[in-house]
Amino acid sequence: MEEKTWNGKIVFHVDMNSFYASVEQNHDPSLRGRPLVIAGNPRERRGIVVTASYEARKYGVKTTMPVWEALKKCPDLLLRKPDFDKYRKASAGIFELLEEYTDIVEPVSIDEGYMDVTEAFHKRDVVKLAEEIQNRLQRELGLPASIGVAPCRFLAKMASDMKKPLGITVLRKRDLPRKLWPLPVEEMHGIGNKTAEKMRQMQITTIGELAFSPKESLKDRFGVNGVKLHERANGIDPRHIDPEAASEVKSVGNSTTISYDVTQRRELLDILKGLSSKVEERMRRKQVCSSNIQITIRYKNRRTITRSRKLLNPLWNKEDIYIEAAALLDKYWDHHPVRLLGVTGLDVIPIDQAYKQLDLFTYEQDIQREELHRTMAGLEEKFGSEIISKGFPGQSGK
DNA sequence: TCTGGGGTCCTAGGACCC
DNA sequence: TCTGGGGTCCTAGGACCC
Repeated sequence: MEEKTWNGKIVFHVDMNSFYASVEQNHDPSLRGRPLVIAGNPRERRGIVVTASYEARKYGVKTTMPVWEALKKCPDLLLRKPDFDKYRKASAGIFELLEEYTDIVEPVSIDEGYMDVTEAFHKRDVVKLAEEIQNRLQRELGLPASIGVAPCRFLAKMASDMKKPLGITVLRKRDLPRKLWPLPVEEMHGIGNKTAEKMRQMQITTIGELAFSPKESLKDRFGVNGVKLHERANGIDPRHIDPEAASEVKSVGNSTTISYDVTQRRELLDILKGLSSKVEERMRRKQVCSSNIQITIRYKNRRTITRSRKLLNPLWNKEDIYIEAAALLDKYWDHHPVRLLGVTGLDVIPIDQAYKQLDLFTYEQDIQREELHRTMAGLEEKFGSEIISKGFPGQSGK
């Protein structure tokens, strides 16, 4: 590759193929070459396909398909529950390997990430480099990946999607008319069903038509996002690769779809208790706390609401999280049957920062609040749970 | 037999303050 | 006697992604 081809940045997007299924097939050789699906609740009524191996995809099995439907398409389908500890370990191995080549590696999820190889490799053949990385991921970790090579994030992302599995796709600016613009607009990263439908109404059906649409009309219809999409369709994307981006968590949540629809308050509270405890666990692992607790309620008819409350002091233990969550449930649940409940800590901050923010005054409030909690727990024990159904006097700034 | 669970970012309205 | 113009914070929902 001549140097003038790459007069700007060189970005790789590394995207693992059927990641969860590949990891499972590595661990258990009997799964190799077989149609395999990783599913949330295999055999349960509401399980869906999280990842399908390529062997399963041949039968038409796809991500997000209900398990019962996948089994109908492929009766010999093998099912496994997701094992995130396993996947996290595999993921760490991948990013360690990528970081051998440059420090500018940004994980965007457990199985994909960007690399900026401009500085480290601008004088070398970057396609050879991509091949080397792909081969090593396969040989050393047993994990297939597709790699997109481009002058910016967006194009690298689109490129890695163009050939799967085990693809390497170069997408330079001059390739846009041939490789990007003919694609239907819904294949563009950042455009989902809703936006695609609105664009169809504007006679925009391909990425090329988006690229040549007047910027003003896109801005009127889609706001700042319209301008961004227009720029990206033209190969313009100024976002840098930021190795720190992934560590800046903003929320930590847990939710569960119940296999039947729940109408009993006591039962919902029990579920909230379990979710609160999981949120505590995950916040502790990430060493963060939250000053804004949110619950999610999905009703039988799939209508979903979220209710949240900002707190004066950050929380980090399950009892406090539960009390906030329960108060929100009692205040906002309309007594219709519930199929999903969730608890999320929003506005999370690192726990060491929170300690710094706690001055003596709020510390004293904390003590008082703890006493109040104990009192309430005692009352609940004595008189049953209805006593707190009127809502709990929490720690809001009101 | 319909449709999980983890997130991020953006928008918009209301409250409140000056 | 009929009603300003910002600015910020909070909340809820929507769209999207993996």
